[in-house]
Amino acid sequence: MLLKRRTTLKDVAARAGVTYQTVSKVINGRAQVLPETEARIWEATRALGYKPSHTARSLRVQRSLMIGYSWVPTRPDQANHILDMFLGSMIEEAEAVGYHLLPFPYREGDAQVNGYRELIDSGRVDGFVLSSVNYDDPRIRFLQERQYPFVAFGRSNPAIYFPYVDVDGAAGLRLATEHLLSLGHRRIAVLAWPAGSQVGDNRLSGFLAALAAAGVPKRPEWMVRAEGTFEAGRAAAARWLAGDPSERPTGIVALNDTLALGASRAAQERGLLPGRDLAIVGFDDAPMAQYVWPPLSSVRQPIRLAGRKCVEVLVALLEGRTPAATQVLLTPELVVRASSGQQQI
Amino acid sequence: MLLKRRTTLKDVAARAGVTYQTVSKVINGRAQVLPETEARIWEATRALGYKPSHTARSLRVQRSLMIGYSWVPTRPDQANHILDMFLGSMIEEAEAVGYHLLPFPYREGDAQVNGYRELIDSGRVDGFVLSSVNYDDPRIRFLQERQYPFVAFGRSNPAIYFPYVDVDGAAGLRLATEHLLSLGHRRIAVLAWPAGSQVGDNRLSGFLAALAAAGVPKRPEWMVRAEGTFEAGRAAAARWLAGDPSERPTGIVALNDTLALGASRAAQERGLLPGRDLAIVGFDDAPMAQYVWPPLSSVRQPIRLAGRKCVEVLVALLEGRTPAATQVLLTPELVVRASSGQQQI
DNA sequence: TACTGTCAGGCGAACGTTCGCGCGAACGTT
DNA sequence: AACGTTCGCGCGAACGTTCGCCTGACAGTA
Repeated sequence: MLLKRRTTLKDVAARAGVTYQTVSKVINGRAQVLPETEARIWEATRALGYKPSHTARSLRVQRSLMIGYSWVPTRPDQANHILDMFLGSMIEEAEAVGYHLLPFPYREGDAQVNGYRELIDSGRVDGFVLSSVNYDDPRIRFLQERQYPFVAFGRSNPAIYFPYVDVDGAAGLRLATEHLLSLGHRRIAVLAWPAGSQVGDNRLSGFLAALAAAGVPKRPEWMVRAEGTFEAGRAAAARWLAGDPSERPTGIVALNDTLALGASRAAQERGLLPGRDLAIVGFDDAPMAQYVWPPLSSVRQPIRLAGRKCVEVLVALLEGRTPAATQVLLTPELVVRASSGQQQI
Repeated sequence: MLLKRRTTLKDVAARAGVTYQTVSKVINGRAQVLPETEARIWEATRALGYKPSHTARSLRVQRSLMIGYSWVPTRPDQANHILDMFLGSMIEEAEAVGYHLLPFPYREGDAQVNGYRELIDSGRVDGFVLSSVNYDDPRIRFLQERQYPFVAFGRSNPAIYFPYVDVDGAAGLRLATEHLLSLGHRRIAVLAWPAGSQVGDNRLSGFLAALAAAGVPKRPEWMVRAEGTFEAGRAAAARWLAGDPSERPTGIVALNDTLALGASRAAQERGLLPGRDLAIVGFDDAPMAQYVWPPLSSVRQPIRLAGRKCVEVLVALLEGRTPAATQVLLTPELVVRASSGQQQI
């Protein structure tokens, strides 16, 4: 497809009767020019529809004004209901401060770091936003070695310092647990993830803290660590609920909604209705939480805020400003629906 | 943050004992060089970890190798479970052919086109992928006027020609309807969207075609056009199911899963179990379809394939090759679950 | 020997910016 | 009247590539 040549500084300059360097100055606000010259120049840029070439500018100033971002794809049967909001908010915030996002493919294992390396070496991005970070994340190590700026969405080993934005998962589970405690529940079980995940451990700690604060002893058999799947939640809850009614859990909190929905299903398979016969609280507030029966109480993360903060902190770093805080912890909120029995069902 | 200077062609050239232009030739495969010189050059690029500067190359060849993409954000309570797959597949395909995606914020109304214009004028992208296209889409008109390359994910007015990739929604609803017909259903209702949406009209036409082909007369009162929300589906189904049992619909197809789930709820509120007492089929195969009770039969779109195709066609256009086809129609598949009564529940 | 052809690689220019100086004219100061 | 000081703008260079043309050496032919 043949395109007419783009309009450049020189075109504008010719029309305004100055040299192109002067136009550049005016456009960048570093001008010492007569008001009337400036007016002519602006008039010319408008008339010609001139926009500076990002590529040329970027070459000259040796900065790409781009932020690299890659995410681990979810399994086909699961939804990443967060991506829309997270990406969207990052893109908006970035554009507002003159940046753009460069999404790049996720790669498995050792190859993962190569994706980051290539973008650095080819000068395509000025920094990165990481997500799905975990303990000993190889990307963090690599970027710190190369001294390349990044912000992580999520925390890693407490011992290493790096800029991050995270949602306080412990606070979230504390909220969920305290909710059940306040409704009078004392026999509360938890559906957790396998040990070794930063997010999982963190959320679980909130559950334990809430129990401890209320003086309710924890019962190891009521803490299941399994894959975060529907079936895992269903199986664990089925076991719990098979016990003596006066001795089984009356409340269940889960580290994500899928687990919680599995538990809800298990309960209903035994003829127990969540919200009436037991209470269930999930985490993530996936959109389906409101459409299932009974609607699922859940913990909602301020995702859009997180996305904005990630970009805000990173850009501050890139521009050499010291950000207000380089480690940001956001507080989630509890969304109470019928499954935890607060509302009539 | 201070970065060490990037390594450039000149660094490589110095190490290999040639001029930088020669290195450039070797790297781009346009070289007439002695095998041993070439070897030295490759060795040097590896040793120095050289990657060509994308910015400089892009300035020189006057192409950004970027594809613009913007999507309309979903309401906070709804999920865009497709975005992950669609974006991911586009990014992968793009990278494989040397391109990257540039996501940019969606804007409302007249401002929408400005986002596209700015990217064109600043030379940031070589072309666009559009999604959520509808009749009389202003972006299509604009891009055609500017003669800027694009591929639409979705169709628009039949009268105007442009390259697109789309999922055959009519075929999808035909699949769903024929499924119910084959199970013996003759009284089938449909939950559709308000008229005027290309996607909605197209899907609905598949329903009507299937009925006609089976010689089943359509009943206007069993065709509701409403917002695609849970409540709308629930309300419409509640009205239908309130009628005389021998005269009410025994099957319901919906243009999306949210409507279908609303219908499923309405049924259960009347003590009717989908899959036993009536059959329900949705569209989109949202992840929640498998977690609700009873699991929802639904039509699944080949989203990853669509993403890849969009990029493939666009890049062919950009490189001046004539793509195999500039209008691609993909066929969805039916995923049968308990709600349509095929399986035991 | 002189002429032609090929091979390997050098050379200059250009892509569209930004940036630091430089320079003449107008103005004010001694 | 001679001399600084601003003001307003121009000038040259540089960012890291790619591209077409040029050239020097060598070999083959007449």
